Order: sequence, then structure tokens, then C-alpha cells
Amino acid sequence: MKNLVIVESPAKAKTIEKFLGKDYTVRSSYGHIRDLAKKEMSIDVDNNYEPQYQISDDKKALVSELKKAVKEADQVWLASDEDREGEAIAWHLQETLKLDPATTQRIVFNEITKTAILHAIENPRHIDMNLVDAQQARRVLDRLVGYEISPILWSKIKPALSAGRVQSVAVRLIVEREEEIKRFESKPYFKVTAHFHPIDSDKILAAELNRHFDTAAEAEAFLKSLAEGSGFRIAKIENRPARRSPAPPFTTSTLQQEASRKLGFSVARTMQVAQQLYESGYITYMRTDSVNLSQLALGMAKQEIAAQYGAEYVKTRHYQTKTKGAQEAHEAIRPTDLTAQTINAENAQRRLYELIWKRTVASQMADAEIEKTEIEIDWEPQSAEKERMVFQCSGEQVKFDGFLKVYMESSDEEDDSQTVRMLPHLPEGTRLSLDDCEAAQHYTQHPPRYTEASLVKKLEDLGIGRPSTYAPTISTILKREYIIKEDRESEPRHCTVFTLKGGQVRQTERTEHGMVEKNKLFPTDIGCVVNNFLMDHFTDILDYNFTATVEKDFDEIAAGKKDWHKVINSFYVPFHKNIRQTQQTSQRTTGSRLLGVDPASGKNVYAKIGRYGTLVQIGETNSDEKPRFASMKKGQSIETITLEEALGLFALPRTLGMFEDKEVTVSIGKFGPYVRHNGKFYSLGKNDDPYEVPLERAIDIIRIKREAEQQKEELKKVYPHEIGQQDGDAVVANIGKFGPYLTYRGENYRLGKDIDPLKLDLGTAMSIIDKSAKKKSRKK
DNA sequence: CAGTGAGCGAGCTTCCGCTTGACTT
Repeated sequence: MKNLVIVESPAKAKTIEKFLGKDYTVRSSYGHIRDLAKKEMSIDVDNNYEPQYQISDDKKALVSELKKAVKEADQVWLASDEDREGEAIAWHLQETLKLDPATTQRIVFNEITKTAILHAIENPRHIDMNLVDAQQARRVLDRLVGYEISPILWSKIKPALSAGRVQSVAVRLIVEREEEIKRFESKPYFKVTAHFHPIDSDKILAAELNRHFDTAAEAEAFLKSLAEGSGFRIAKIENRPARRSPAPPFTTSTLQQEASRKLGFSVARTMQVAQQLYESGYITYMRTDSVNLSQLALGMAKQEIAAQYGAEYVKTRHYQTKTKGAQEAHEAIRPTDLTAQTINAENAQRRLYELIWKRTVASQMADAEIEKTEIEIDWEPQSAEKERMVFQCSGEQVKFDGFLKVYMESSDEEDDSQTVRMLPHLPEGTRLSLDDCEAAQHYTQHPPRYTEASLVKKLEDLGIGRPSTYAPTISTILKREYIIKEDRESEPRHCTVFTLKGGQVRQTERTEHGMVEKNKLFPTDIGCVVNNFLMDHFTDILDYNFTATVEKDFDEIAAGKKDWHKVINSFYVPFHKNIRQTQQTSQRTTGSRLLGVDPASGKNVYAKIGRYGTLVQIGETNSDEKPRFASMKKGQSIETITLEEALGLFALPRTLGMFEDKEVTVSIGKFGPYVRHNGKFYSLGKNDDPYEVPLERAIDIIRIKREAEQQKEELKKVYPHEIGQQDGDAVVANIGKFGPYLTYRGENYRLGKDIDPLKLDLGTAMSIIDKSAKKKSRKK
């Protein structure tokens, strides 16, 4: 062995090893190998912000392996990604593995092809310390912000909370959207639609009036005037050619958005499935901010499109990224082999793959050519309005489908009632008759709440976060309970509808179903209180432009124009002063709200945040008499809980009655709601409400648990069950947490659910053991 | 293993960005 190449990802290592041949060994660093110690700040603030790095726990074994590999190599090549983090990874490797900077080669390639890699080997360089320093500044800043603000939240609001440059802005977006929705005043309006047909044919034109009415009176008056209208005709036809272009190839963020819209995947699921596709070699790297395709991919796409759809469908396109702060260390996400339109894999993988295939191929296809048609219909007599009223219908005809043959990007807009349709060919001046007309009441809609994917898009637009952190950021703010993801349905609304048919105007009433919002992000009480606190005291860090501003500094450090210590110092001095001041002067914040007076005791009732979550309280905190407390239920919030609901929470523990001459009580404990009987505890089911559950159900729960325990006792009598001896060792069947299994020579083998281990003979048992033993060794 | 919330004070919690482990019975 002569050469050791170190890359970041093991899947990449495998591919590259094939290109480089026998003289090269390729190993992976699995990302960063060193970081600031987790436990403490690990930045020497008084000593020029010197970072104290240590090898991450899960990398210790790897580092010793790499050290061994270095010893055996004549030449080491550091081939981590070509961006800030990649450069830092290379530097940490150089430091940790004690490589000589003078002889160690740094190489980069942003596509994994033989030519690109050989080209990289021929053009090595040394580590760019400016770029490394930019990363150190980024790392140190994030640590300072996160580790100095979080403890303030622990003392002023609640333990174990967190704040950070990225997560706190994500929470702010969701809180502010909710406030916007709360402020939004939904207004009713009347939309007028009608059906016409030409006098001498049975073609139908569906049209909409070019204005809305604010009141029922106006709508009704309009329909009455229309009943007397005559001379309906096509006043104007406008045909306009239009083109539509395909969307660029997928980045992490756009893949997450489309998989959410088209496949209903959460952001985390998309990344998990994409990782599987990547490891199986089906797609290129899935954490990328680049829309660039390699020459190889462009060639493949051209060939594939020409072969499948014809040469007129080919259009080679080079896309430019518009994303703020993009580092473009990788290609866009694309299939490694574009001739494979689908793959033989499990459902989720296949569907995500097909989506990636379509998007990639479409991105290299011709524009769609469309003819748009607008028709205006007028009539006599028109009232003396300032604005001329007309009915409009619009249609589209695809002249050349181009990329639409393969793929169309979805949008987040939920209201696409304006479905585009083809219009019949009719000349201008065609006389029409009015079949019917409807003026229906609608309500203006509040702005939509964020989904995981639309939040990612917003963060990306602001230049906040990176492809590798979008999914983890969402799970962090969910875990902290700053936000929740759920479905909510808005209240159904009452709508008045006027219809005109056969010269008669009729009024009917309809109920418009509530809009269902699926998998939307809502702020919690904690999220709102923390956000308000941070907005009050750390305005600059919560600023939507904070990241963009510091990124400019990092760029200047990378360009060698600024010293990273100075950049951090000018941030830290005022920041830390603010930290000290906030710690000393700001009040403890509980988001407390007075709900009213408890009629039983005459004391005040409050809703607020406590050390363990939201609670309601009867009585004053600072009085001689200790107040009474009760936790809120899931779904209740400080803002919306009523006095009655709050008082209802004090109903626990409830005594339900007697069973076997002992009291049965219900309450909520550390591990959730439970029934207590004769000194024993029985957990309530998922659908049982401790405030409502009747005695009969509680007794059922007790009986079910007793039966289960008895069954367990029975099993204990039979198991472990020796099936027989094989070559002098026992084959034993047992039942564990995950079902029945066999033990033989210290190894466990899972059994199928439908197998009764008691009826298993030794021969069948051994064949099961042999089969899964083979699988195990293959895995190793 | 079946609360807590006040107050005392011990010790705990926390960031963002790179990457994939796992043993599963």
C-alpha cells in the first residue's frame, strides 16, 4: 500500500476506491472527528477565544484505525468536501493524525467520476487555513450563542430549554405566523360564477365574474339585474402563447419540499429514504445545496431523453444556484444511472427515486409551449358602474408538452379552484345564452401555517441552516416542545348562496366545511414565551438577517481579509455584556394569565408555565397558604383555557368506587394516567381519559393486566424450553420482548410469529439457525 | 416506578454542522 485517501462518507470511499486502483486505499472520516467538548463552553474567552477541541467519543476507535493506516502509507491525501466544513475536517485530520502539512496533499472534487478524481490527484494543494478559520469562527460563534443564552432560559423560564442561531429563528417564524393568523380578520365576500352556451350549439362555457361583492344585498341585486340582462356575447377573445420551463434539479431543500407535497413524507423520512438510496448507489449525495449536474449526467440525460422521447425534447441546461450562502461542495441530487427510470426496491425508496429521476430528466428537457386563451363575456344593459363588469373564462392548450411529459412541480397553494381547462373554439361576437348563475359566499383565508417542508424553504431563503441540519433542527424544536405538528380543522362556516335559474333568483344556505390543515406546525405556550423573551433581550440574534450578516464576516475571514478572533471579539464583548445584564435584571417569566376566581375558595386562578410544563394554579404564589396546582391536559393552552376547564383539572385523583372491597382511584403520575387499586398501579389505555373513565372500564383494565400477568406466569413454567441437543450443545426456545427466539451456542435467533416453539423439532430449529447464521456472517 | 409547581441548594440541561452506527430477541 502506498497511498491513503481520506474522504468524509464511506459510500463515497467505496466508489472512489474502484476508480483509483490497487495503489490507493480509501478510508472515511465519517464527518468531523473532533469538536469542542460537549460538557463545557470549551472556548477560552480570556485567551483569544482559543477553542478546546477533543476527539468525539464515537470517533476514538476510528481515529486509532486511521492512525494505523497513516503509518502504513507513504502518502496521505485529504479528500474531504470542498467547503468550509470540509476544509476544517481536513485540518482536524491533519492535526489529530499528526500529518506533516508540507507533505500532506489536500485534494477536492465535487463530482464522483474517474476523470474528476484523477484530475484532483494531479492538482493537489495544501490546507487553506483561511477557510479553516472561517469554520472555526462559525463554530465558536454558535457555541457562544447557544451555551450562553440557554442557561438564561433555564433560570428565567424552565430547565432544559435551548436557544441557538438557527433553532430560535425557526421558532420565531412559526410564532409570528401564528400571531399573523390570530390578527387576521376573515371577511366574507361573494364570488359569482355562471354557465353559458352558444345559442346554436351545446358547448358549455364556465365563467367567473371579474369582481366580488362584499354583501349579500349587492350579490342579490346583481343576480336580479342579470335576470333581466340580454345580449350575452363573447366580447373579446385573447390568445397568448406562453412558455413554461422545468424546475432545476433537486437540492436537499427542494427534494424535501416535493417529497412532502407529492409523497406526503416528513422531512426526516425523506432524508432517511434518500440515505438508503445513496448507500445502495442509486443516487448521488443527498445533502447538497447545488443545482449543478456533472458533464457525465448531462450527457446521460441527453441520450436518455432523445431515445425515449425524441431529439426535439432535449435541451441541455446549466442551472445557477440562487441560494444565499450556498457552498456547492456536491452535485445536485440525481440518479447515478439515468437509464434506470425506476428501481427494484421497497415502495418508499422506489417512489422517491422515481421523483428524483423525473425531476432530473425534466430539468434537461425543452420548454413546454402553451396557448393561453382568455374570453370575456358581456351583456346589456350594464349598470352605470365605474368599472365594467364582464364574465371571464380562461383556458390553456398545450401546443408542445416538452418537459411536462415527465414532471410538473407542485405548489403549496391549497386553493387551486381555478383548474385550467381547454376552451371550445368560438369566434368573437358569438351570441350566448345564460344557463345559470350563482353568487356564493366565501371567506378570505388567513396565511397558511408552515409545514416542515415550507419551514425548510423559508430557512433556506433566509440563508439559515445547512442541508445537513434542516431535518435535525425541526426535530430539536419539536423535542423542546416549542412547536407541535398536528392536524387541525377550522370551524365550519355558514354561507349564503344566491342562484339564478330560469329567470328566478333563489336564496339557499350552505355550510362550508372547515378547512383541514394537515401536519402543520403550531407554536406551544413554551415556544411563545421563550420567543417573546428572546425577542425582548436578544433582538439582534433573532433578527432574520443575523446569519446573513455574520456569513459576510466568515466570507471575509475565508478570503484572508479579516482575523477570526477579531470578528468573534467584536461580537462577543457586547453580547456577553447583554448576557450578564439579562441574567441580573430580567424577571422570571411564566407567561402567567389570570383566568378568574375559584367560586369554592374565592381565590384567583392562573394558567402559567411551571418547571415541568403548563399548569393551572389556585391561590397566590407568595401567600402564606401554598397554592394548589394541576397540570394541563394535552391540547390545552394558557391562552385558550377557560376557568371551567382549569377548575376541572383539579378533579384528580378521582375515587371511582369499590372493587373487591377496595377503593378504585384514578390519577396521573410520572408515567401517565393510572388506576390504583389495593396498592397496585395499572396504566390507562391510550384512549382512556382519566377525568372521564368509569368504574367498569377501570375494573376491565385491572382484569386485563391480571390476565396478562397470569399468562406470563404460565409461560415461565414452560420456558426456557430445550428443544434438543446438537453436537453436544443445547438448542433452547424462549419468549422475549420481541417474540419467540432460539438460543444456541450463545447466539440468539429470531423465530417467526406463526411458529410455535413448543412444537418445533430439532431439525427445523437447526435449519432456521443455519439460515440466519449465514445472514449474520454476510452482514459482518 | 406512580410528581412536581414555594424555597433551600446539590447537579443536571444547552449550540451548529459534518457523517453513519445500531446489534435485533
